[in-house]
Amino acid sequence: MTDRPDPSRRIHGTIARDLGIEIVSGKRKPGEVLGGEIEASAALGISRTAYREAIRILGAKGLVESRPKAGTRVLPRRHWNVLDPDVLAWTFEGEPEEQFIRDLFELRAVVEPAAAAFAARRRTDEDVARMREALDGMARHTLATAEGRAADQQFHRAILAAARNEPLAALASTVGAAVRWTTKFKQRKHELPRDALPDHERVCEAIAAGDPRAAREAMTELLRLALGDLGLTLE
Amino acid sequence: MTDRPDPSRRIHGTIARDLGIEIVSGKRKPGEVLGGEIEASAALGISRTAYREAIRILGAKGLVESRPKAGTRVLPRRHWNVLDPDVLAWTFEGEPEEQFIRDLFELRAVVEPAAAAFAARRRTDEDVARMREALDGMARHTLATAEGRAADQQFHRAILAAARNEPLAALASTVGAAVRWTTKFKQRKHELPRDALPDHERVCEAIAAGDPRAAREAMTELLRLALGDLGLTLE
DNA sequence: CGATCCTATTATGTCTGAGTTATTTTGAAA
DNA sequence: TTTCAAAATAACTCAGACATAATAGGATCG
Repeated sequence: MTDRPDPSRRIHGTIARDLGIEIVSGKRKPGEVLGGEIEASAALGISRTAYREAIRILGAKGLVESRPKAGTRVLPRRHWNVLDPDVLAWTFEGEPEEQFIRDLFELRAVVEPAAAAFAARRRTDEDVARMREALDGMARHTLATAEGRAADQQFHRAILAAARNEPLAALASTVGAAVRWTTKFKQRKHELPRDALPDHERVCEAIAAGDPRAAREAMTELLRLALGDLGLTLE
Repeated sequence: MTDRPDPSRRIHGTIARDLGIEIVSGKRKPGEVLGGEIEASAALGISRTAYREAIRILGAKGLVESRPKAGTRVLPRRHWNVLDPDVLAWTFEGEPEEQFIRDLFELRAVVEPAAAAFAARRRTDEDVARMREALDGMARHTLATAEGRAADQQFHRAILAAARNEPLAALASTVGAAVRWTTKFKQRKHELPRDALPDHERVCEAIAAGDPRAAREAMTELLRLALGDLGLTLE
C-alpha cells in the first residue's frame, strides 16, 4: 500500500486552502483586499515567498486577482472556477448555500443521464463486464458498507469511461464527488436503506442493450430515487 | 472605455501559459520531468521565484505535481482540469485533437438544452425582455457582423442567467467560449450564412411560454443547425 | 540470499532582503 | 473642469542561503 504524500501539505498549499475556504465561505467578500504581502505573510507567520505562491494558486482558480499598487482583491463570484475540484472541496469545508447544493444536484441530473445515453451507444463488451462486476460488488456488500459504496462509485466510473467523452467524464466525476460529500452527512440513519440494486441493474441492462433513451431514463430515475432516500427532491 | 490590464502579462503568468501550452499540446508528455528549478529558470532567463510561481499555477490546474527530490512531473491527463478556462484556452492555442473538439460539442449539446429547459421554468419578464433585446440585435446586424455575434452571445448569456444555476452557467459559458474559438476558423465563407434568427426565436418563445420540453428541443435543434452550418454533425 | 534499516544525496520548499515595475493617486497646469 | 505629469505604493522580480523531504544506495541483520 503506497501511501501517497499529498504535496498540498506544504505551507503554500495549506495557506491557499485556508484563504480559499475563507473566500468561498463568504468570510472574505468579493472586492475585499487581502492586506499587503508583507503584513499578511507576517500575520500568518510565514515568508512572503510562501504567501505569494498561495496567492498564485488562488489566482489560478479565479478567486483573487493581484495588481501592483492596487493590491490583491477577491474577485466577484462570476470569475470563480466553482467546478474546480479544490474550490468545490473548499466550498464543502464550510456550510454551502442550500441553493448551491441544489444547483449541483441539478447539474448531476443533467450530466449523468447524458453520460449513460452516450455509454449505451459506445460501450464495448469490456465496459459492460466492468459494470456488471461493480454491480456484483454492490450485491455482495450493500450501500451500507464502505465496500458497497466503493462498488457504486466503480459502477458510475465504468459508465463514464464507456461514454468516451473526457470533459464530460471529468465534470461528472467532480460533481459526483461533491454530491457524495453532502450525502455523507445527510444520511437517514433511522430508516433501513432501500435496495438500490434494481435501479442500477436497469441502467446497466439499458446500456448493455445499446438503448440510449432507456439508459438516460433509467439513470434519471436512479438519481431521483437516490435523492428521495435523502428526503430531497428537485422542484 | 477602461482597458483592462491583464495580470497574466507578468512573467510568472506568461511562463505558466507557455509551459501550459507545451503540456496540453503534447510537447511535454505525462510523466516527463520539467528539469530542476535552477536549470529551467536559468534556461528561460528568469529567477527561480518567477518560475516557481508559474509551476504553482500549473499545479493548481492539475497539469503538474512537484515533490522534493522527485522533481516536477507532468501529470496524466486524468488529473487535468480540462474545463478550466485557461487550460481550455491553452488547448486551443495549438491544434486540439479532433476527438476533443467533438467531445466539447457533445457536452455543449447536453448542457445548453438543459439550461434552456430550466430557463423556461424560471424566467422572469426581465429575462424574456433581455432575450428579446438580444434577438433584436441579431436581427439588426446579422451573424456575419461582430455586433450580430455579440448579440448572439448576449442571447445565450440571457438564457443561462434565466436558468438560475450558477455552476451550470459557468460550465456552459466556458464550453461556449471554446466552441466559438473553433468555429471562428472553420466558417464556410463561400456559402451565404443561413438566417439563424428563426431558430433562436423558437427557443425564445418556448422559454417565454414556460415550456421546458419545447425549449430543450428548440435549443437542441438550434445547435444541430449551427453545427450543420459548419459542415459538421454529431454521430 | 533477502529484507530491513540507515545514510547520503538531491530537488523542492522556505526564508530574507534588496531592487524593479506597474498602477493609482495626487497635484499642478491649461 | 479637464489634462497631464510626478510621486507614492504595492505587487513583482531577483539573488543567495538554508531547511526539508523523498529517493537511492549501501550497510546490517535475519
